[in-house]
Amino acid sequence: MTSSPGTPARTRFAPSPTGRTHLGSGRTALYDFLLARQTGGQFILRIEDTDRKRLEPGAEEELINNLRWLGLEWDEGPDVGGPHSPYRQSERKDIYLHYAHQLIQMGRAYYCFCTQARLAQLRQEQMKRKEPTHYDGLCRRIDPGQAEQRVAAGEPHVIRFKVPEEGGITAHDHVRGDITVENRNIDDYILIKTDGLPVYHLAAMVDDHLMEITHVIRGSEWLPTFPLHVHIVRAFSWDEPVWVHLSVFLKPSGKGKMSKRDTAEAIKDGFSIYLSDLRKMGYLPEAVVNWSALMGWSYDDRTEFFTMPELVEKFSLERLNPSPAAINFSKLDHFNGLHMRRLEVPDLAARIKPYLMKAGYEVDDETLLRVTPLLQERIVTLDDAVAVGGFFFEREVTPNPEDLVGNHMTPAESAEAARRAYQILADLPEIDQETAEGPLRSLAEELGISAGQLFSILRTAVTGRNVSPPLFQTMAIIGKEIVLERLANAIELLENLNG
RNA sequence: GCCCCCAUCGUCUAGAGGCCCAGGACGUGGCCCUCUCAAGGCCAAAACAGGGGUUCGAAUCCCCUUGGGGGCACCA
Repeated sequence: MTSSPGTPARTRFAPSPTGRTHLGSGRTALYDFLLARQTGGQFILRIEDTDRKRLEPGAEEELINNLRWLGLEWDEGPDVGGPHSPYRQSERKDIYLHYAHQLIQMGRAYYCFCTQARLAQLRQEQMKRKEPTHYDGLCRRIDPGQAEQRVAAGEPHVIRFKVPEEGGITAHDHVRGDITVENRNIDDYILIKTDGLPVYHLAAMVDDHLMEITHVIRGSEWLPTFPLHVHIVRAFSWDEPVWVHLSVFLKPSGKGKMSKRDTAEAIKDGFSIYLSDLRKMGYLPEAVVNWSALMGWSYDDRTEFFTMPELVEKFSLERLNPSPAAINFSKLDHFNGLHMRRLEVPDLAARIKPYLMKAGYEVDDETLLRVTPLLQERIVTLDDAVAVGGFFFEREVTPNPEDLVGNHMTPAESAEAARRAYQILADLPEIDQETAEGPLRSLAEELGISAGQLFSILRTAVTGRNVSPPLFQTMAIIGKEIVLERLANAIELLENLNG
């Protein structure tokens, strides 16, 4: 029933392809992956597509892309196959039917012929009487032989699980402990729909058993139907997996879960709960993994930085936290910075490149390689490279003339300072920190201004903005020719400004 | 309304009866470094929801209240 830390775990991530991949799904898949890798077991991807109405084209593909992006490779799945194929539930219809019929034979399930209209009305009446909304068991009382006849005659029907009328059940959640529920509070849930396809409650239990899943890791939205699932598993006398219900994610305020509107707000602020958005925004998969791993799980009282291999080593089911966690996007920024700074320069450069190109810059690798170290400690997301370092890849730069004026200086004084700096720089064989800084500092002194005043004029002239990476390193990369060109242009702007 | 779950700084969390007048991280404020912006370093403010028990002793165990969350589909 429970496996000791050493035994290989078989875990599964079982999403339904009904929409975009959510952060919460990513975290569940991550934990599945970590546990499997840590124990030398297998991580399985199973597509739960039994709801044909809610299916969204492309969702499965998006899902697969997102999981791969996070670095979560699965050992068995619809695309890679495996010993328990198929891994798409819509292709396993007969299997579920077989087990549903077995349940009927055992007296643990029954055919139900109630129409959806009757069920809706029933629910409404129960609500009005402030009673729990449950199936009233009408078809439970039909003679099984008679029911078989009606089914044979082609009457539309579903199959319902027969929950015992008396007693209760104790289900064990690994995170929360025992959860005991009275049977009368558990509905006779539908197992097989009129279309012959199963509902999650049956399909997941059957597949988890057949696929020899040892740990079911899923969201806590399954807690209410958890006792039902245990009933089903026990009805078949199957071994129970370790049940692990993860906490839900709340919106950043901690009040309620992310609504459509909250999601839109987040995107406006440069955040999102969708994996593909996060990727587009320039977050590193390493950071998303590190960040989401820590929502609902902790290692100790001080360690927070983890790489994937470290997580594989340190992850533990025992340190899962049952309480809901509010999403903290600023912490994602923090982790993104940490992981970014840890990357080798060529690696970071390769990741930045697509963002620069998408912004329309022509990027030559040699320059990029020299620019990247300057960007590395300044950008929060890969996309920031465009705003912070775009000017490295432009021929011309267009500073705001006002910004060229030095602090507490007149345009004329600024122009003169720029002219003097131009002469100094023009006489240098090449411009870099060693050759340029000393002479320019002396110039500032001679002009009776601070180095900061002079540098800010040059910065704006050379980069087109008043905030940039360190001046001399920046000029070294840009090169003498273009630096002088931009400086000349700035001097002209200042002279015109003077009027 | 009914069922279930949860409850430590604004947020993520450490804490499994004395090590805690509660530790770390993000964020915030200040200082240092400094050619701007960052990065980095240092410091600060900031929490055991409330009430009853149990105990020599409770953030830690029990109960109640309150608050929050999830679910109540021929969706997952």
